[in-house]
Amino acid sequence: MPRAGLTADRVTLAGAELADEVGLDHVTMAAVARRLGVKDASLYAHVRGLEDLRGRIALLAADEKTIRIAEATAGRAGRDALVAFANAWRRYAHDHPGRYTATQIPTQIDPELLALAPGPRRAVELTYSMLRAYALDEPDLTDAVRLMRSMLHGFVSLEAAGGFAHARPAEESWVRGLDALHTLLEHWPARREGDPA
Amino acid sequence: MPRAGLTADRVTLAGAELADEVGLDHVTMAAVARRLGVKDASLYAHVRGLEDLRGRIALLAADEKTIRIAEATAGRAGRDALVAFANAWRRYAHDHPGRYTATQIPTQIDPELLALAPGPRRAVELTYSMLRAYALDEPDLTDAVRLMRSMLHGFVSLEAAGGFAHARPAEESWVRGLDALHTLLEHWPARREGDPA
DNA sequence: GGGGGAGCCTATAGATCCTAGGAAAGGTGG
DNA sequence: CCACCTTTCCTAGGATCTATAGGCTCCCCC
Repeated sequence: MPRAGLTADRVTLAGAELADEVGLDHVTMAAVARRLGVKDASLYAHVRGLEDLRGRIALLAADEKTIRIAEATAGRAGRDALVAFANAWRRYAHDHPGRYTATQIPTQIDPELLALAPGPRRAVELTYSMLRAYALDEPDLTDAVRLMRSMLHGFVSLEAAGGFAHARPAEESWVRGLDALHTLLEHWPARREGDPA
Repeated sequence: MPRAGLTADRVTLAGAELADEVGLDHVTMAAVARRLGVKDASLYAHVRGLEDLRGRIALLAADEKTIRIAEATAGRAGRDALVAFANAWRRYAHDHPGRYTATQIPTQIDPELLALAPGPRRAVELTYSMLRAYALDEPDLTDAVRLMRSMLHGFVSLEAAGGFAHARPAEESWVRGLDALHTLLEHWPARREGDPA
């Protein structure tokens, strides 16, 4: 009997594809095994279990998303870079909804696996280096990075959940939101009295 | 044998409590039944199934969150109202993590049930009426509402997923983020050429 | 070509979702 | 006060899923 050529990466990829097609929480060991033409017990040789698989999908998604953002922002600066960054983020979420939702799992990903994945760390670096163009000093820079990530993730997440239904097209609010974000970063407010240092 | 006194609302509440304790995706029909001292088959008389239960938990959470926000913002205006609104949102997410994640499900909630729940509609009204203090005209007002919701949800969501680990306390970034949001709303940028109407 | 390890299998146990049909509790009308 | 009927909850059971244990066979490497 010919071997299916399984691998942790191939199992993860099959799970990711399935997640995009039917939603992350319909990704099951049995379904992934069916898609690979294999019995479900065979998967456990490559992946610790369902939790582990979901964590691996999340890391795959983080890596892919980071790569897209890096490509989109390469050679750009300032406002152009910001828009390219944000659009790449949103487009990834649209293209891979299942993978994207995997990145939201508050689950404790296998730390050893996480240490190997370049995506998350690289994403932080990209964000910081892009925002450095706005001449913010710490700790404002960190706060701005977090604000931007919150806004992008929040928008994409609400959009996917149907939070912007039956009204002005989400696309237009997105464009205007990026305007607003850019303006905000250029005029980041000084600390008010009573604010944390 | 004494009756347990089940009801769709009681089942939903038990599910919500369980979600806060063990996480939304460990909320199972069997677990809810155990908590209520009942066999799992009994639940199906009150709730259509697991999907339906999750939708009901989401609506419960939306209602509760809206009530908290309404109470927090009552009698306040401008910056005070904004901060109270945001803090009530975040505090609800902290107090009820399982319920809060239920609100994120892109799931199609039973439309008939959704029509009865006052929470989601009321939340939109509250947000609009609060932001009206910033003198924005449509469509900017809608865009601002969406930006604010994105930022609040995104921050809370990333925070819960451990996205702000090992660095500046999330609390401080939150306070500064609200400063920034307030400033942004007061100086909402005009449309640039090429922006959507 | 002959180990030996890896890859995939069968078999099995336990948990879950959900349906079908039955028994009993509690209100209602005579 | 009793019979009825609706509602509530139960037992029984099928289908699907996660996960483990152990066996067979393919394929690489010496």
